[in-house]
Amino acid sequence: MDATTFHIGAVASRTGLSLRTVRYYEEVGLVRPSGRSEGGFRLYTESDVQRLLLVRALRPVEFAPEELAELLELRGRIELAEDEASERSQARMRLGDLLKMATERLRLKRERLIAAEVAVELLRGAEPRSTEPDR
Amino acid sequence: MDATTFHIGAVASRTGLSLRTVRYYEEVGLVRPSGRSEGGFRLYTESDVQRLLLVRALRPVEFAPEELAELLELRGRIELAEDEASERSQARMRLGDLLKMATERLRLKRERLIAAEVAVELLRGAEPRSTEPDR
DNA sequence: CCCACGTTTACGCAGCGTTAGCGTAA
DNA sequence: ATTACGCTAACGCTGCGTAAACGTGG
Repeated sequence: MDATTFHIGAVASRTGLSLRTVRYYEEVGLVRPSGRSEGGFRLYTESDVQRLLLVRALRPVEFAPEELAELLELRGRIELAEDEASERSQARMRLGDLLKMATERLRLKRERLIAAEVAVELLRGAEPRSTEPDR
Repeated sequence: MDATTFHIGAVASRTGLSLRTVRYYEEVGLVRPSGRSEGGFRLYTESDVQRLLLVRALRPVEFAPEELAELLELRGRIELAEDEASERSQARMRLGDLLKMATERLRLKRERLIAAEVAVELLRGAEPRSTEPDR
């Protein structure tokens, strides 16, 4: 296996997250570094970094930390051969539900975003003339 | 003029905002009710409601309250005949800057939203098979 | 081997903006 | 039933400060 690890700084610059945010994701149980150095420095594996990138990408979904953590864990579990087939299919179902929820939230967000874009365009366009017809 | 006014409850249900949120917008100086009843109830005019709807629509921009308040005020000022032409054009310029900022923020948000949508699709599609080729 | 240095990291406290919920009173 | 007001908390960060760890040069 590949035991290459990264310090938090390298991870932060690779993911575009701040040090503080990377630590925060650990604090709320989303991404735990696979190890620590003797002195206590966080050591991240490539897989940890991938997980961080996924968390970052999913930010707009605004999952609660536990929900997102569950999603990440399910994702890992389905791929594991240790689990019984029944557990895997159960995990797949739950994951499906979570993804459905995510899709729905993103749809709502997209609607709001469009509304905001329209409003800004409107403000831009209505600059010179008032909403009043004339007087 | 039309002196029809609404209590906060009517305003909330018309705008889809909660009572608490409507009060909050007042607290931070965004939308002040045009009056109060003798007993102290907030009285909103139609124009107040329009302002609330605009604030609501612009939520995704995530302006700081002062910035958004400035935008709203500039918008009003440009339409006022009282101001000098020079002041109006100055207001228009500042408003233009704010709108540009808003557009930029929305663009960024749209990018992130798309990235999230892609990530969710990916998770959905990659359900059965892992990202790892094999091992 | 040891010291001095600068960089990187750890940890904790506090704050932000935007609500949501509670309790009490009018 | 509706409203007023004020307190507290939550979320996802972000910054601050102090202290410790690390790597390099002498």
